[in-house]
Amino acid sequence: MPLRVHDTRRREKVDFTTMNPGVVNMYVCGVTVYDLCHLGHARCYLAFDLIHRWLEKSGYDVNYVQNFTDIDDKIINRAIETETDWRELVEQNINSYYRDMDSLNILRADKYPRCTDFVDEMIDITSDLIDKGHAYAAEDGVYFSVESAPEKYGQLTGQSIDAVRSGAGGRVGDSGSGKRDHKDFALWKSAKPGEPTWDSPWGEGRPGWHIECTAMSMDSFGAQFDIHGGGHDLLFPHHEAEIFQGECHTGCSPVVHHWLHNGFVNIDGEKMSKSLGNFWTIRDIVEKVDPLVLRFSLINAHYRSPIDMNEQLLKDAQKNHSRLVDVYKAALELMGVNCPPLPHGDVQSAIPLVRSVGLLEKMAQGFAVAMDDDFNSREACAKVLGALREMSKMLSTLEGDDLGAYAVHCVEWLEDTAGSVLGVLPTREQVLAEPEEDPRKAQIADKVEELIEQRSIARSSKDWAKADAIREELALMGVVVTDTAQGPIWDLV
RNA sequence: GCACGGAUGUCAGAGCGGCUAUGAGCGGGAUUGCAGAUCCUGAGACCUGAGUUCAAAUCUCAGUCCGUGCUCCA
Repeated sequence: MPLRVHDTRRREKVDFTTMNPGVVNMYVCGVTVYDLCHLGHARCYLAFDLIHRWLEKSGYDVNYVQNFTDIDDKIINRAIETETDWRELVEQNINSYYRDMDSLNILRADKYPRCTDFVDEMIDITSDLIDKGHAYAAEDGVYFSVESAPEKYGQLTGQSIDAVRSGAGGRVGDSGSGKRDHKDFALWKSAKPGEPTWDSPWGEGRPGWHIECTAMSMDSFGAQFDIHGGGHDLLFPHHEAEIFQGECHTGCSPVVHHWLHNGFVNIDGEKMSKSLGNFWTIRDIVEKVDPLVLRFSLINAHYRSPIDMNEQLLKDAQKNHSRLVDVYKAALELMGVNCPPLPHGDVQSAIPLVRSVGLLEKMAQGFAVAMDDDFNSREACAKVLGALREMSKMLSTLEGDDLGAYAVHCVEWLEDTAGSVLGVLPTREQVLAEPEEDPRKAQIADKVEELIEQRSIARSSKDWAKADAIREELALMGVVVTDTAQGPIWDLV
């Protein structure tokens, strides 16, 4: 089953191919580091983390490059507002980025180039584009002339240049910029007073936004590469601009073989935006829920679909994730040593163990098929959840060596799917570690133990009214009691 | 206006020509004094209209509604 991916430019699922056999060069647009990362960033880098992981699982050697945009209007403005040196602001936010993404179990890219390290390259490309007649210097900077390569227009958005021409109107003059045409975009911006600047053939200034990705992807991969990713919103104009710049500069086309774009995050049905006040940072959420639960909730939709984040979604994810961890934990605790190997699986078998092993194999195949189908993590999650039910049932019915061997199989199965691919499994150590005692628990432990003892006495004499009354009393203290085969256990709500 | 993407049970969300996921919620059952957890099981859906086909949620056409982009944005 070959890997198929949805390519934005071709607008359909295509067989995934690479320029060099076995190697994938992947560039994903990174963040502009002027603030903390929000849920939208999480979704984006999570999507490409899954893609990264699955490509590696499929045997590719992945070179994953993700940039930081470390100079930009927003950074300059924020630095002024907060009276911080812009370099310091950048460092802070890059550190936050790593911390947030690490918490979500997002594997690091191989390289994180920063655009300020590539100003010379951007100047070279810009000069070359001027020489080739694709760009021109104006009063306030250098612009790319979109009309110089009209055949490249609209490859990602499907807009025809004629449609845009006819609808253009007289907006150009109003903007006050030196653009000759409103479709043109800046390659170099002349310095304004007080801004960080670099020297260039066109005077002091700084690079335009779009050119940085061209410079950095070229630096890592050359004129063409396999995957370019980013948020849906970058389609236009950012990625369109990259096609213009890159292809006009190098003469190679297409610059990108597979364009992958992730969908957006809505909050309670509305677009997440600062003006609506429904802006969730990763840090905010991770304070309330386990980061792996957040991760689970976000991969529980296809990466291209919009996702609506809300309490219910997190609650569902919480529940499913607990099931996953519970089964994993049970399997870890039941793992046998030196057990005889499991029989070969056969879904038709009348022997439960044989049948179950067969079912798990089938679900593992289904998992792979799902991931091969444009990284369908939702479907892949469904396979894992299906497997959990099967495992849970078998782990409570098998005995002896069968149980030990089956538990080992479950552990491996889960680590191979939910673990290394989906990245939602905690480590073995985390799962088996005794939970850290909440200091509040210690304070009330004696009182609680005493009440539970009374309740046990009441229960053994079938005084249900009294038993329930004690449970009520405990509930008022914020304590929940659960009766298990090993006796009652308690915890804070 | 132009472009792109959607419309699937109560909700979330896969499938994209024949076999109707998955989860939450709800109904029944097992276990339990009850609750919780777990397992078994049930009900319940493919926006509208037309067409293609032996067969359509799945393909084609038309329509309706929704989202997003066309300005910085993951």
